[in-house]
Amino acid sequence: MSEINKTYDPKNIEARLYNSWIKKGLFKGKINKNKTPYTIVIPPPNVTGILHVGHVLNNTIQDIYIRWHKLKGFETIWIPGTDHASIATENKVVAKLADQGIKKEELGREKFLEEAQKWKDEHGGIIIQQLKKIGCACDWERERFTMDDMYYERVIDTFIDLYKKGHIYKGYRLVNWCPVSQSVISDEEVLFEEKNGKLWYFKYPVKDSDEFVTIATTRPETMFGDTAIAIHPENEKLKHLIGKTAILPFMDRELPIIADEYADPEKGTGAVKITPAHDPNDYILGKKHDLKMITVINKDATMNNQVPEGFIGLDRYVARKKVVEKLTEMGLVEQIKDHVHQVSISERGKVPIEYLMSEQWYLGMDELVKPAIEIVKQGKIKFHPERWEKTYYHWLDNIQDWCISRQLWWGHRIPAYYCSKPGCNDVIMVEKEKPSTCSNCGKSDGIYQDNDVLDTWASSWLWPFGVHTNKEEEDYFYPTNLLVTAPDIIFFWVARMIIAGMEYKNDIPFHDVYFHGVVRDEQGRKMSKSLGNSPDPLEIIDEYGSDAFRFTLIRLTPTGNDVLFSKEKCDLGRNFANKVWNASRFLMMHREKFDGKLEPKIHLDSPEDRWINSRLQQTLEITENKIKEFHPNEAVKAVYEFLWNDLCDWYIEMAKSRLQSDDAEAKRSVLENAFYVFDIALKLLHPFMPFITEELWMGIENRDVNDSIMLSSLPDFNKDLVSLKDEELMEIIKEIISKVRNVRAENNIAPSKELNIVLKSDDTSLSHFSAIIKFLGKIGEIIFDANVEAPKLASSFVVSGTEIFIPLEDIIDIDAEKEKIEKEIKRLDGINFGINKKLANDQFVSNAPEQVISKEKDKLANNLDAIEKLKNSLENLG
RNA sequence: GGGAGCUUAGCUCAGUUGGUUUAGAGCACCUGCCUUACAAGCAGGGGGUCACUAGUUCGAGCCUAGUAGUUCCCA
Repeated sequence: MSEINKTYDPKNIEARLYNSWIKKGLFKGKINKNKTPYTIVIPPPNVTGILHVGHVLNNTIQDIYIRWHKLKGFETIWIPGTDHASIATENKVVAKLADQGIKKEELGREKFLEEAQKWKDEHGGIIIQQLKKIGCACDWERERFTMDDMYYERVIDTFIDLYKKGHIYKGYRLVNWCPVSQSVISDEEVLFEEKNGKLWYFKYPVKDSDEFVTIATTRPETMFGDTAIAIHPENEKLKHLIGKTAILPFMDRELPIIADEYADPEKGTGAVKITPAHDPNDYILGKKHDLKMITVINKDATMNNQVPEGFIGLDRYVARKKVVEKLTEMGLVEQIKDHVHQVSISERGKVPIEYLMSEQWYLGMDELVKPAIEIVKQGKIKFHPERWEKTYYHWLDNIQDWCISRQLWWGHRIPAYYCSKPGCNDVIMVEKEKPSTCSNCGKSDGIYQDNDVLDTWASSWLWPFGVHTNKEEEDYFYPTNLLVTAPDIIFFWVARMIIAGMEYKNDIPFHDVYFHGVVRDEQGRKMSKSLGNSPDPLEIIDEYGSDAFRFTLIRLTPTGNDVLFSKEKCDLGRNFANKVWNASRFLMMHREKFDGKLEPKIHLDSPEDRWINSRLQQTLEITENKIKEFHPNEAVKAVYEFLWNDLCDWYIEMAKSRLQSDDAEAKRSVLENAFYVFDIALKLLHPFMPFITEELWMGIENRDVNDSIMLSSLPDFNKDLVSLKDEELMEIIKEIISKVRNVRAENNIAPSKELNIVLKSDDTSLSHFSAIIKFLGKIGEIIFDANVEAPKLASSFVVSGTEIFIPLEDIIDIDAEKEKIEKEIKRLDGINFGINKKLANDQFVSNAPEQVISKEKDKLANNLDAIEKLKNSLENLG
């Protein structure tokens, strides 16, 4: 056995095993009417993405659930894929072309899409290869892309269907415009950042008077689009101005001064300028008061020709500076204050967005959301942790119509057609193929398609069923069982998938949604490129192995909470992998030495065998429950504790005493039982650490090369194997051994020096452990005698009513020993004081359940007995 | 401004429907060990006013209210 390494080295193992799984087709799911399907669809990563630690967490959780259910006999399938990430991908391709000095408009739509496709083929989908490194059991033959032909068609069909049902319409409204992406973006893609800015106070003259009305603004350049001024109707200082007219400087435009409660008298000057075409709040006011909407900014964030000469074509920030300069010259600037305010930033372009009036396609949500709300309320879809339901309802209850068009080329092109002939301006034809003739004029040569594509989420919301390419499989695998995701896309994706599922399948898209937290660095900061605090997962895998990485991440991530992670923490997983590796080595070495054949087989002859099997069953139950309750961190903790604390620290250590003996049958039973327990423990661990468990499971029994732990099955919890009696007994034995070790350590007795001990007991269940106690406590002689006279000059302690003495004639420190016993007596007295107080309380005795009372009484009696014995020992010491 | 979390050992976290004593684990720390699977290990040890205040209760880390700090989401 010397050829097995002393330390586990995952390097040469993981890739080999992953390839073997692929070769054996173990990740493939197929229709199997004899089995219950268990389905997960991957939250499709952005095709431009590369793996970060957050992905590892997300996908490891999914892998755990897939592998667990496979071992539990389900027909599992995990369908992978990527989404086309309209804006992100287009930005990358545009940037690449810009490096070559090419503009996308020069290239034209068709050529540009070819470039984009080329880019996707070359650089896209790296993340898919990376997922294989972490062991994901995805059915790779079913890898999907949101722009695959079948999927594309489904997206287009859905648009047409929703349009025909009257849910989709075109509207002219204020939108979030990203000047970098040159496209509208959704509310969810607008981030608010606190910025230090200025608040400028401008004086607008009041018509036919010497008065001025002062307004405060954070965006001077939008003043050219002002169409009113609002004042709170109860603003005592300013309400005399309501109904009058102000004159907009530069433009000489007349601005009605209107009454509206929106103008907070406490804020700014109490009077606000209204720019309906450039501010969402002003837009609402503009609608309410029927104000003119004047657009003064272009789509590239420069000033348009609705502004005075000298400002036209200036960048918005240059224009801002110039407005302030000119107004200062004109004596119309009252003051300038420093001001902290929220700036709306485009998540895509990373610059402040513009609010612009624009015509876009909208999906009406009012009707569609109703079933989506209802189904969650009915508990048909469960969120874990449950609290996310509140967020979900809040969003759906306040939902706005969804702007689904984007001014991009990479994506699903909107299947709407127009006719350029005179008089056909209002004609919209929504068809799968280009109509041959105009529905209005009947001519065919003026027909052209809408230039815009759909929001990416308007394609990926079909993902849970759109990934299927045949009806039979769709029926078998839909609904999916579990969606694993971070809460930041609850609106983008989770809610919309539920809406799409209800509308198109009349069924939920998934039964459970598990929301995990965010991976942060050790200081709790979000991982980001600019901070450089984001470790590369591939480096971690290289250094620690995928198993260790996965284990560490899962073990440390509290349910639904953020995890503070660092590469160094992977020691935890690496050490554990090594522990399991060596436990296996130990068993293999002893099997090799054993004369005869051994097979993994349960043995329940001795109490420690019953104990380890009882513990194994308890672990099976806890792990399964924690998996079902979506606490993978606690599930893996239970497995870890069983393997390390129960199996390695105690069972294997105890087994050594039998393995040293000459009794072949004793050796056989302990080894066979150990192999039996270890086999199941490996299966329990497999979902969390797939590689090492496969390697050991295959090696330990010299299995057929075509076999795999993935094809084995994890037994159900068997209550009959639980023995609380043996667990209690083992606790006593463990405590005796620990106390003996403690005496040795406290008295500085060398490990090599054997001690003798005396147990004042003739309980055979204890004396059965004689050899084990000797072995683990390094005891020379052990005397069991209920009537023994307490030896003088001995260290002593009481475990569960049994007195144990360790004679220490020449080395005992009597004072220290006395002090220790007195401390113990004091401790027990303290506890008894509390118990007596409780028992003397009539309220307690009459209200507490009998069980609790008798427990207290037992405790008291046991403590009194122990105190009695300890006092005797004290006397003995003189 | 509205909502949701979190606050337990130096650090990261467990702690079930309130009732195992004087609240646990891992890491870190201290001491002793290369004991024949494992020094990526073994054994032993120290370390906590459960954020604060009040309340409910015979009994509160757990339930209720408030306060403080902190994180996130929405406007």
